[in-house]
Amino acid sequence: MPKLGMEPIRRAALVKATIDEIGAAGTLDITVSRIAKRAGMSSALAHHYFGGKDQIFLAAMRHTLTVYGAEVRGALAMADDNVSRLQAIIRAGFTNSNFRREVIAAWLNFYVLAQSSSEAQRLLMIYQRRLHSNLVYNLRPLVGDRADIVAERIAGLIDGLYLRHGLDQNGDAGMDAAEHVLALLQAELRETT
Amino acid sequence: MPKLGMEPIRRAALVKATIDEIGAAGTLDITVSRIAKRAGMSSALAHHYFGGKDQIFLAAMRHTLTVYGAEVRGALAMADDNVSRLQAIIRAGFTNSNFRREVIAAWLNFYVLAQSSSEAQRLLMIYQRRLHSNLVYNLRPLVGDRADIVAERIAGLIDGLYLRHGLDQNGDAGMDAAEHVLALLQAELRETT
DNA sequence: TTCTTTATTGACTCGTCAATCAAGAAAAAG
DNA sequence: CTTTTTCTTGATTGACGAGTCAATAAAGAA
Repeated sequence: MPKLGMEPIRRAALVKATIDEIGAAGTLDITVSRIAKRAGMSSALAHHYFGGKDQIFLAAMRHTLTVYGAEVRGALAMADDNVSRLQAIIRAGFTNSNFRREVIAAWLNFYVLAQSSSEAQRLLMIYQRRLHSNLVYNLRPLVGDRADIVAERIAGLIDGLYLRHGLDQNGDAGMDAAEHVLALLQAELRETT
Repeated sequence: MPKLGMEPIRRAALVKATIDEIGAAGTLDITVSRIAKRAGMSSALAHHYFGGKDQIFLAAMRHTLTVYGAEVRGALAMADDNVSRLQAIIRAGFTNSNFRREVIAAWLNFYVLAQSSSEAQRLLMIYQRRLHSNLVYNLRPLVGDRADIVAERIAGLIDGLYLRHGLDQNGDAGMDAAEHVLALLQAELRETT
């Protein structure tokens, strides 16, 4: 049965299964066996391709970040002024692909993991810095010196709403949350006018 | 050596040790033995008094909530108008006792736990509802119908900054974070004037 | 065909940890 | 001075899970 070039397929399946499993369990305390079973293979194969549990988690995290990054870049490309770029950045965090229960659960757990794994912390910092500089860059022309403060405030609210809605069993809270942050943005812009 | 009335002392020591251990490890993935050792007793004794690991966690969580609740009530008692009550509520979340690394780590992990333990979820809901209703109650006279939205926004920002500063190794970020939320409050009040 | 590379797994090892238990030690009660 | 109650732990059990390994199987290369 072994066809060649299975590696990328297996890796992708494992990454997806990892996020789903974290979402289903709501914790990082899941076994390699369960991940592997969900991805349709033996646990030995998971070890074979990733080397260990930690590296499976980190790969899942990198994937989540990559998807998110791509979504932001795509949305930015379609906006032509600062305000719509800001709106695009905010909305990107709440797209269907990013605001699913499993993904939120994964994010939450990655925040926790970042407290004990320096690699996880590194990745999270990359996300935070990217978000912050994207916001500041587009806020500067609109709110001047307050850009930094406002960016911090918006980023904080995004993370906070993420955290809170991770618990909601409510399905369509994504829109609400996004609108919430957009409203804050508008208020901040008004404040400087 | 056994003196009488050890139970409350042992329980308190275990609760404190649990929070410290979570803070030190940055994860809920800690052993009963380590908690017990930190509290100066054998793991068997921890089981004797609490029955099981889960219940130790929940007790630690209840304690954290209790301390926080007391702090809010105390601060509220000393404020006599809506604005200073709101400021007191906000500041309470960032006191030295609540904004210590270990406590933040504990909160974060409790959020994670709430995804799989319904008792943890229940406790977290109590905290969220209490915060929300405290905010709304004092905001209503100041911002009218917007009270609900503003409360959500402030609560979201509090949680978000908490989350973000859980990672900072920066020690004195507590003040910064509190000032941040207070500034948002001022902006919201101005918005309605 | 024979050899090598890639894919794959079941079985096994080794460690860890939650939970239990029987037994000891000290205070208080009788 | 016994007995009972409260407190305490070392040792043990039983389960579970990460990681390893030897063995199998297919596909291509020689």
